Amino acid sequence: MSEAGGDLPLNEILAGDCIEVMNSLPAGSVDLIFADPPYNLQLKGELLRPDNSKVDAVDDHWDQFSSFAAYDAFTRDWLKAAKRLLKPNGAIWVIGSYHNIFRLGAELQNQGYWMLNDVVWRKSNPMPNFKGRRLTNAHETLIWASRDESSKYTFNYEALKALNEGVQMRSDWVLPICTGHERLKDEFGDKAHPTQKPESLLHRVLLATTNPDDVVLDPFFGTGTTGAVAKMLGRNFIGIEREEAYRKAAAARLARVRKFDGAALEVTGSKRAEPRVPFGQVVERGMLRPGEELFSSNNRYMAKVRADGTLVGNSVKGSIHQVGAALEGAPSCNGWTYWHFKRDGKMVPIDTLRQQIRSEMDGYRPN
Amino acid sequence: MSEAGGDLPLNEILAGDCIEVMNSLPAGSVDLIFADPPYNLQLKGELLRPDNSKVDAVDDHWDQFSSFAAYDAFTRDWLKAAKRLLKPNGAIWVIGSYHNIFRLGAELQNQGYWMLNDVVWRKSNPMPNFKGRRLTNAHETLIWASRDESSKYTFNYEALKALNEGVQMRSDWVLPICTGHERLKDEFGDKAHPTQKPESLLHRVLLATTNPDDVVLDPFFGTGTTGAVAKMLGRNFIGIEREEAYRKAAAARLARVRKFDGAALEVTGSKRAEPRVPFGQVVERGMLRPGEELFSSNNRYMAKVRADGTLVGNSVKGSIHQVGAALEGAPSCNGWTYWHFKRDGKMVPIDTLRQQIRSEMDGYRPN
DNA sequence: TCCTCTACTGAATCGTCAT
DNA sequence: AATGACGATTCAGTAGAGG
Repeated sequence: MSEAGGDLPLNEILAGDCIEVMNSLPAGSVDLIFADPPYNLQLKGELLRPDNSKVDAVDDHWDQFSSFAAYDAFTRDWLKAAKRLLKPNGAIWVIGSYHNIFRLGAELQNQGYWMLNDVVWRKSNPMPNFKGRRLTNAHETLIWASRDESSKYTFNYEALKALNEGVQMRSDWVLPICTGHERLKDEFGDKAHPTQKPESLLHRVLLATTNPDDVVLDPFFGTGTTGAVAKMLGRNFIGIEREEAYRKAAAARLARVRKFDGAALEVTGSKRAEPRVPFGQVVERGMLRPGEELFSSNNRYMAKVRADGTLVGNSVKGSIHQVGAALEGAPSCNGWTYWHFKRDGKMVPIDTLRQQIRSEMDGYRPN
Repeated sequence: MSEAGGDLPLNEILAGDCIEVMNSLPAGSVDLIFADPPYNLQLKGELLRPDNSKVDAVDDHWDQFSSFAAYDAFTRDWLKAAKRLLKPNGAIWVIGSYHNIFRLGAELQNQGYWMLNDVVWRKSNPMPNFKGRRLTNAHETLIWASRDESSKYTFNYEALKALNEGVQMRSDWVLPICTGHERLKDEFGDKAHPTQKPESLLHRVLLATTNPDDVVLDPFFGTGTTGAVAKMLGRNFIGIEREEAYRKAAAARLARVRKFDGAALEVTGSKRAEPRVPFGQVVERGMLRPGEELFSSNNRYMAKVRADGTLVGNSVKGSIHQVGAALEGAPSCNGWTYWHFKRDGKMVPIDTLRQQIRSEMDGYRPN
């Protein structure tokens, strides 16, 4: 794999140090990164930069907290490599606990990632605090950030709203920890990985912020929850994992996973994605006649349709949006839902005419 | 007040910059610090609700910082002054959002404060995300840390357990935001402070981590929620506030507050509501797979599960309730009892899956 | 008194495309 | 790069008016 380009190894688990491997992949090629980095502060001395130089954990300012300096250097390096890999509209998720999440978040901001939300995974079945000296540590924190402030990140708002029974999804998610048959075991019956994440968490992350066929990279692949859910949901994954035992467990797991049926992967779509229909087409097609009267949703205003698809009402002329906004004294107005015509004595929004045109458009399938 | 010592000004609001004032107070004299520093929100344009009304944003001068570096320097200075003031067994709480909490947390660690918990304040009534571009920002984060790793901090474990109806208190707290009569108004009827915290939050903090007659300092006193609750609970407070308008509002408020009768009982939460379980969680958790078939209770209709927790059957798409209602031609339908899945040849209502999720939500408290 | 309906509000990094 | 046009988008709760 050359530094400048080359094909992306899709749906594979790559062996090695995640920083080196990431730097060997082509820049700007990944849609989403999900990262569950280690927060073990005992890494001192083991941390190597991509060029194999040792991270110098000690300097004057940091001498008593050298492990933080080492962890920060490690964080800086892998986040930098991750940013290089992301497409301009790409995004990243990181997950952590209070031991490391503040350092991760600060470094994300320092590198110019743009924070979109911090999300709390509220565990329905956390381990209790046995000694009664603190609160039960019942959550972990995720950060969702786009590559840059200007990134047009993917967010399947409608699908998440549907997942939450019609109410906007919040930044706190209640999900159980990974137990039972979902938890991978090694040959001795012990857990194969100490911090295996539940598939439900990745399901929500990937459903929310990727589209089918997107490329999802996980630089700390572990036993492959990200890859497993990506495969189920019809996304491509790239896993990077240093430990052979984890790679083996993940590979066996992935071989068992099946992609969901195609129709089931379709998700409630966004209106923003639907094709634009100029109001003029409604007039051209004779669905409304020039001179016909339209009424505002609050029934306070009337306007007449003109032959070129503009309206005139109260001496205001312009598009359906402009006239609505002017009459209401509002900065903007969605004319499609604001204006109504009369049919059989009932007020019908002109948006139904747009729907009719869209359904007749060749090849267009709403979901 | 001399630099080296002198008496502590108890139950007063001190005017001035919090760093200067803190440095004028005797070292090692405070049991607990609660700090609600500026969040550095970095808001750009104005934001309109779907009804075109304007959101009253936090654009106050005290929340403006020129850069992350400027904010970090400010954070470093006040946290250093705070640490000097704490008794050896003292502790600190800070509260923030994703804009600033990661920088606060990292600096706390850098200065050798010892993190005990991060606590999530889950707002029961947050402001929605009006544009549908992100998740509802429904929480804020608090960090609880002792002065040093060796501090013997105060933690009233049993009191918090009692407050939580006999179950160990978790790190996520559901509390409403400050509205209604509790929200202080100025002479024009507008809110006196843009970010007034609810008394319930401070009640829990002070009950958990202070004893009666302790000294609680709030370097960003605002309209004095910390002082009001400290007074109610029989703790001493020291407030520091730069803005005269806030000091005046706080002083008037404190004059109205009465200390609780010693025998007064804690008001724990109101009645427990059954937690709402979105059908999407059933899918996320793998209890039903996308593509799986559901059957109506009368066995006349079939529908398939989609990845976002909606159903599709007979070309109708929507929630379990919507599709049930549409197929039956009924105005409404309880999808939980209407839809069934097949298990071992038997038809099982999906409501059994909801019951299972609810039973796993051990420790759930609506407030 | 009780219910319904309307108006308003809260720490918010809140759009996208063509010209 | 800046501008204008299109047109998509909200939840829980309080307060007060009116019936």
